[in-house]
Amino acid sequence: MTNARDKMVSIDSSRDDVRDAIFQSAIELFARRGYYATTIRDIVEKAGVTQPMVYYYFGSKEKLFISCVRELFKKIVKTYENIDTNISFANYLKAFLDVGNDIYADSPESVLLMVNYIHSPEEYPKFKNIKNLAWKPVQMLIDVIGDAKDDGIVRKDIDQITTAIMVFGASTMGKSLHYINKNIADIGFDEEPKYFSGQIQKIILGGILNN
Amino acid sequence: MTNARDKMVSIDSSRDDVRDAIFQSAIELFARRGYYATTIRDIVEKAGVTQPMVYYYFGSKEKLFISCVRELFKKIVKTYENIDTNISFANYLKAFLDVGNDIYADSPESVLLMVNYIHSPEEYPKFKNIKNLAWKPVQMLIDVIGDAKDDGIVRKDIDQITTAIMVFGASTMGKSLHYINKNIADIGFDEEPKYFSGQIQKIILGGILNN
Amino acid sequence: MTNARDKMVSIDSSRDDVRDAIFQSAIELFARRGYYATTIRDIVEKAGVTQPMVYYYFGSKEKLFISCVRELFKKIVKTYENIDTNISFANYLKAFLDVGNDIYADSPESVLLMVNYIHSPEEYPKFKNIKNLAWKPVQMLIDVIGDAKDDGIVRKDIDQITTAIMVFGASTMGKSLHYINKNIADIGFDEEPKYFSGQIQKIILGGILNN
Amino acid sequence: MTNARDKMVSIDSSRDDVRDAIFQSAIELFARRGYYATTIRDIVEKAGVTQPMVYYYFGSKEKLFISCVRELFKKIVKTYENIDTNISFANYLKAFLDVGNDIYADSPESVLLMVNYIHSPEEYPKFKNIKNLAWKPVQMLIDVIGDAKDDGIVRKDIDQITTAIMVFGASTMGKSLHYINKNIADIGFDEEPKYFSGQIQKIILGGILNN
DNA sequence: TATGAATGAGCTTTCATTCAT
DNA sequence: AATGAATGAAAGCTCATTCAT
Repeated sequence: MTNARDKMVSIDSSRDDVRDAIFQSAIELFARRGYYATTIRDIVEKAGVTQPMVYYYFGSKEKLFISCVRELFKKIVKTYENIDTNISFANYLKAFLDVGNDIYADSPESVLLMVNYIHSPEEYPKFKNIKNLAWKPVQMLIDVIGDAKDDGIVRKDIDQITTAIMVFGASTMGKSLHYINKNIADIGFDEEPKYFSGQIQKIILGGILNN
Repeated sequence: MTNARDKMVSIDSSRDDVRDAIFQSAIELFARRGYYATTIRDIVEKAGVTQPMVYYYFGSKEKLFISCVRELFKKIVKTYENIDTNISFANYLKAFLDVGNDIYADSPESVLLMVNYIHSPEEYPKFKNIKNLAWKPVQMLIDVIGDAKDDGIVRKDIDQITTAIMVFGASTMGKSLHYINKNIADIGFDEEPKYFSGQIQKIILGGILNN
Repeated sequence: MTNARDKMVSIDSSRDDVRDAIFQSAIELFARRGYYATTIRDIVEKAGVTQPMVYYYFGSKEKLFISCVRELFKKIVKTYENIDTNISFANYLKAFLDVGNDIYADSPESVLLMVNYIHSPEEYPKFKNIKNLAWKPVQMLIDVIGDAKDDGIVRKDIDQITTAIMVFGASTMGKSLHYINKNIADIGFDEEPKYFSGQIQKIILGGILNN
Repeated sequence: MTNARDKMVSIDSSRDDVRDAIFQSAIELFARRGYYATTIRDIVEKAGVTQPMVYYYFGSKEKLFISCVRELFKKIVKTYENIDTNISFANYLKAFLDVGNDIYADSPESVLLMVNYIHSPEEYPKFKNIKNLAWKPVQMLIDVIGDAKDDGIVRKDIDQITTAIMVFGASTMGKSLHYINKNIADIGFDEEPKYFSGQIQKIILGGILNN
């Protein structure tokens, strides 16, 4: 089952086993419970490591949180930036929503964390410099809608900011609901993100395109 | 010096004073910082009362939180329920959004609290029974859109849940951003809620109505 | 044995029993072990109170230390200031040494604490503003010797600073040794402070007076 | 590239380098901050080595401290023992004070460490066996003054212990003040040790000699 | 009603030390 | 001879809560 090569790989990758375990546990707990309701003891217990390891690898609870958030947000932003912009507006919107679904499929916690982060006015007062990262995807969407207005594809009386927030707000809220419903408590809104995003596309396009 | 009537008045009003002060401080702090980042000390300091008063009037931090949330949510639900349902769908949507703006104008923290509450999967694990209240307005919107579909006003291929979430998600996110931008940190999305809701109406109606 | 009046007194004075117990334990432990080797747990155990009481009454370990030091030093300075300055230099020197002995008899730890404090260059880096208090007695002695030089009582070639340090250094070191020998470990220098101060007087007066 | 001789040399010198670096850093930090306020991390950071090296070369923090103190104290004692005892009492006193100044000039920290050590009743509870070394110079001075009494040079009513403590206490306190004033904080007593010791000699001799 | 004082439990963090390599 | 990684124990401190008055 395990040949020599696998072993080597596992040795290599085991270099940061502890760090990774802390990181993963931290993301999940921060995402589900928030910063203050998550304790270092929770994190290390889930990760199966000892408390000082958090300080060895990350320095403090705050720095651990920032590491988690920054790393996730960077990855998210990068994924959105990979969308080819030389496509039609309708296709871009579809791609934007698909990327959101992919991210959620790959790491549901990252979406939760982002939503929580965006909506917590003072819970993370010292982490403002991450705000720009968190809002980057929305900003990208705003720009694309603005361009589409310039090109006459989107109606001139449509506000790109509102539109972007509708797309982003609805798709993230849909995922947030899906996560809660699946993992925590039955709240009755359990559609698949894919279904939501298909509907969002249709409604948005119907509502903002010319003609 | 102090006659019986004065005493009664002062006792009556002072009782409410203390309870109200705690209540108001708690709402604001819970809304801005979340449940776990808010301490009893923070609350009583802001309210200008002593710690045991919280336990005298509310029993515990948890019960205080539930009181705050329940009271606010009930008020919010009641306000939405006051909307006359014997009006056109377009007018109902407008009224729904207007009510949201009124609530925000009257008590911005209640909106913040609701948004946070909805998006926090495990931060408030023991307070699940409030979930129904929190989702009531969305549910009402879903029902109205459903009726409008039955009446042939809204297209049959439109999902009422997605639509409701788009309306609700965008309008609450807009307010949340407005609050943060005005009171806490400049994040660059500072349109007035009214502007947002006007745009939302237009886009939604354009996207879902028949013809 | 205990009449009503005693009870009342004890009730009155019991108001700050806990604070006093912490204060006394802290002084003794800080004096004997130094700041860093003394833990809050040590202090409260000795005082028979719980940990949060330290924070209730003093705010932090650092503030507790500063409170102890400042209060003791103020008392010490005040005692030295009570010496009548309208007496002969020889009598002043005697009085100065006697006051030192009285303080030591009353509160040996205060002398220990002062000596340790004076000699610890960086152990208490944030407590510099207490330094002035700690050096006040020496400064007073310097001034008196200076005056005695002006009056022709002390020889002009004698440096008042050196003289004061000899008096102060020897008498405090003598007490420090006495304390250690009596309470901690036999180190073989166990003369009574009174004996030391008599000798110091004699030697100093023989060494600095005119003729 | 590297031949055997080079290896040996580099091994030899590097071994001493690491040990010495730890030793020097430890002395300075222990002297300035005391035992408990100094951490192994502080020491290795200052020395530019890794933590386990302390354990490899010294076994433990406690043993490192004892090594430092013992080595310094032995050197100090040896220096005092080098004073020729076949000289006049006055010259011996001068030589004694000069040696103190030389030691301070060569290694100010050793003086600080000794003073702190002597005055710390319980900070170093397990290191009592070093006490004898620390007090050796004073003991030597006591003996010499005793001899001078026997020889009729010093007055019979003079106590040699008090005298020794005055000499030792004043000269070490003078150096301690000088160090603090020069390296840490302005406390206003900044005379050079040489000046102090000249004055001490004069006052002591004037105060204790016959005639 | 209201308060100052008190508490057990738990928090984040750091310490001296050791292990595997 | 040297290191990065790991650990148990304990540090200072704060929390929600309660008691006596």
